Amino acid sequence: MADGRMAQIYGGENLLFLTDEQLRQGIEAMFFAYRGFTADPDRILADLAYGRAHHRAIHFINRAPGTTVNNLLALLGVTKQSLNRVLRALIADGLVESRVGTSDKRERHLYLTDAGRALESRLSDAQRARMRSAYRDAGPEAVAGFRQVLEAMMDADMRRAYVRMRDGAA
Amino acid sequence: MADGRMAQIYGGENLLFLTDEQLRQGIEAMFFAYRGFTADPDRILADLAYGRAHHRAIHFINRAPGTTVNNLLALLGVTKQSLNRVLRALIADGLVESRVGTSDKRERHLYLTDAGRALESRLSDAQRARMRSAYRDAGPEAVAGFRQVLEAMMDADMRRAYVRMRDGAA
DNA sequence: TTGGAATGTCAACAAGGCTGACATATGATG
DNA sequence: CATCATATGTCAGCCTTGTTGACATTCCAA
Repeated sequence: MADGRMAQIYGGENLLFLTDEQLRQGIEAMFFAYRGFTADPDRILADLAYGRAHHRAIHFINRAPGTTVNNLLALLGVTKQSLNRVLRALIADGLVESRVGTSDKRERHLYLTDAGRALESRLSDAQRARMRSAYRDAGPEAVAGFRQVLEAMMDADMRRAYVRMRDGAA
Repeated sequence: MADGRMAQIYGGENLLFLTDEQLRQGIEAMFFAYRGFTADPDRILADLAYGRAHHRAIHFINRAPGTTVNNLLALLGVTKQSLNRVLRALIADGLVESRVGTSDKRERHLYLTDAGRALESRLSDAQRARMRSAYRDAGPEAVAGFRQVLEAMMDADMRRAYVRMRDGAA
């Protein structure tokens, strides 16, 4: 696809010409925005000798309490060795509790402890404040569009996981 | 900020209630979408023994040919040692050319070689295809909103760099 | 001439990915 | 019951990419 090519999008009354330049701008916006997106939690985590991997685990355990290790692996898209290293630290530090499954005793079900929930709140508050501020600056119609494009950008299996989680939670 | 709190956004005729739950969904959408966003270039890079760091350097050198190392450092937000390792590999492999500055000979100006441009195209084509597809699925109004929210999510200095680059390029 | 800026480079280290191999406990199935 | 598959944990080793600190070089500018 050589530079200069265009794609057209028809939508209602609007007609959008998508030049390569516009697509590049979207790519760069995504890159810079993701930095902002992670910046606040990163600062908090740095003081605690944790990283983004710990944040992600905490986030999804909070999101789906009692989730199994396998389920978490699928969501995070990492190997079990990588996740295990993170979980071991969180369990040792008393932020996560691992309970043997009742129906299937091979499974470990993961829960945040009170301390885990406290850290989750700190991280989540910071990240939501940024998200809320961005939403407010951009306005409600922009928010709907933002969500639509993000969803369309996911791989199919991630979109399925995302939608399931979105609709499953209150 | 406890769970259950709401923020309100007023925009035109619309009124959007931003529950913590909605903000969390936005956070998760961002996480999963970023994975999709990087997935295609990552696959290409894996075959070449390069990583995302190389991609980012190639991207911005292509974007602003003749940029200095310092300028690139500011855009990428990494240390010079980290960038230098990446640049050294790219220069050794003949993808990037480093020219001593004419007015200030301390500066190195960076350019893609023909081979570098070829790889840039491969990576960019893949990433733009994903972006174009997402834009097409979501529609033109969604795209405008997407860009607005992303921009509002950036740190102030990154937003400045982004806008400068966006408006500077054709 | 001297100080500071821009750059490059070396060493060491850490986080967090990966693969491969292996152990254990348990469920499921013939 | 025997066997195979599944879920998990763990060890060892490797890679990329980030970090700090130290130091050399080059060269502009006061």
